[in-house]
Amino acid sequence: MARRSDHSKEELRSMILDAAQRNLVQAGYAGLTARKIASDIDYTVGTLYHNFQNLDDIVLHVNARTLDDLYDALRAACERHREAQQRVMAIGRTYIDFAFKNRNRWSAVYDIPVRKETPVPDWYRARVTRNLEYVAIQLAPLVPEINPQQLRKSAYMIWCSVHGMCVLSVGHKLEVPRAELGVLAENFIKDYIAGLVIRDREKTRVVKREAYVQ
Amino acid sequence: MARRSDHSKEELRSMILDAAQRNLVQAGYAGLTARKIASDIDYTVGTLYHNFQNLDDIVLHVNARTLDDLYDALRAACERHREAQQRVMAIGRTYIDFAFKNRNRWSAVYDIPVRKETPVPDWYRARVTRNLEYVAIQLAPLVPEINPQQLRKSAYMIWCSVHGMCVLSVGHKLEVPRAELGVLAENFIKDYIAGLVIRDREKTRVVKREAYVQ
DNA sequence: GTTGACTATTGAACAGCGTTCAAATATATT
DNA sequence: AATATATTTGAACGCTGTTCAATAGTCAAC
Repeated sequence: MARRSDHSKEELRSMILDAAQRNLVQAGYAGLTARKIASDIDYTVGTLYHNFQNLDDIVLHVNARTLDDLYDALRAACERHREAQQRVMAIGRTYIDFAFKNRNRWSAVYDIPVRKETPVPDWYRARVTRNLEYVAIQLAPLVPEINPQQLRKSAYMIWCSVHGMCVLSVGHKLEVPRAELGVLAENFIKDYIAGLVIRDREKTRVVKREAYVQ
Repeated sequence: MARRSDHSKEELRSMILDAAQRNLVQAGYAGLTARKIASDIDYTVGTLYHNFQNLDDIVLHVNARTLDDLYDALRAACERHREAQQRVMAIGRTYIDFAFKNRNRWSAVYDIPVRKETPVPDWYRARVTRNLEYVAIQLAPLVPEINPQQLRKSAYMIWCSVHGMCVLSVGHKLEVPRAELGVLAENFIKDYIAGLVIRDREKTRVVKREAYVQ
């Protein structure tokens, strides 16, 4: 059976990832099995373990793709708007749409366990960070007086909030009608930004007053 | 071996739940096994299945307890403050503390799969709802002109946001130093409420203007 | 062309899992 | 004491991720 040169190492790796992704989409993280992936590409389980550390390592690589796709979706959505607030709102809506359209793939990003003994590789961490950074970039023009640290924190909160909505809804833990989720997120972002802007304006006044005193 | 009258049906059920909770605390949802629970109470697996539908049914009952404990914690925290905003902020901080102090138990509430063919029982759904309702009750005085529907939505967003922070942090998906999480949540709640209050005040003005016209 | 080194691939084996259910045992009733 | 009923057992089933000796295809050297 051994067909040593049918596929290069790289071909084989991406065949495995493709099959894993298909199975993930179909059966979810819990339903994904090594034997199914292997039989999908007409190899046996052993081959998987010669190309990846274990099953979760395979899922991690699929998750990296998912995070890339999410990033692309967020970018595309933002570029359809000119105003900063509309852009941040689009991020919220797009994240929700992405999570629901790609339930199982999206869930796998959060279902995969993170163990301390197996630290998250840098190439993966970079993809996570990139998404959050993108929110911060879009948020920045709305709060011009904010410092970078506070900006990051605000972007983080928006991310957490929209993510929280998705986790609870996709997982059927605290359901809200799917159709309402989008406007809910948009209104939330509007209100939160309104609150942020107040603090930001106060800062402006303080800065101006200080300048005046001097 | 059979010891039919050693324990009543009710005793046995709570022994199983106690053992399940101990194992859950120790090993987490993924590490919980029927055989461990059984051997912990000196019974065999079969007995578990005569008292509960399956392993997830056991976890569901443990989760109900967890939700009760969370509710108690939120209440206790709120009662330590007089101002409404301080109370809502306390809810945020307390939720985070609870999630971190009871990682595995708290995670299990969200790790357990919800299947359409096995709908969530009413006694469980009631506990979920009660927590969210409590947030709404504490939030209400801050936005007096809001309608009940909007109030629920705002409470829902606060819940989602704080939950999102916990999910991402406890699961090591988007980590922020544990010590910062509390103030982060508090500042977030402050800002979001500030934004909500703006909308609420606008409503007041509109209402007053209408009254003036008439 | 044959040999030998190398390496990709196999698939049986292992220890574990949730779940089932006939058999065994203990209690209650007649 | 005999029968009926309820509780408990534990082996069995089919599944899981993972390992690793054995197999088999490839290639370089002679």
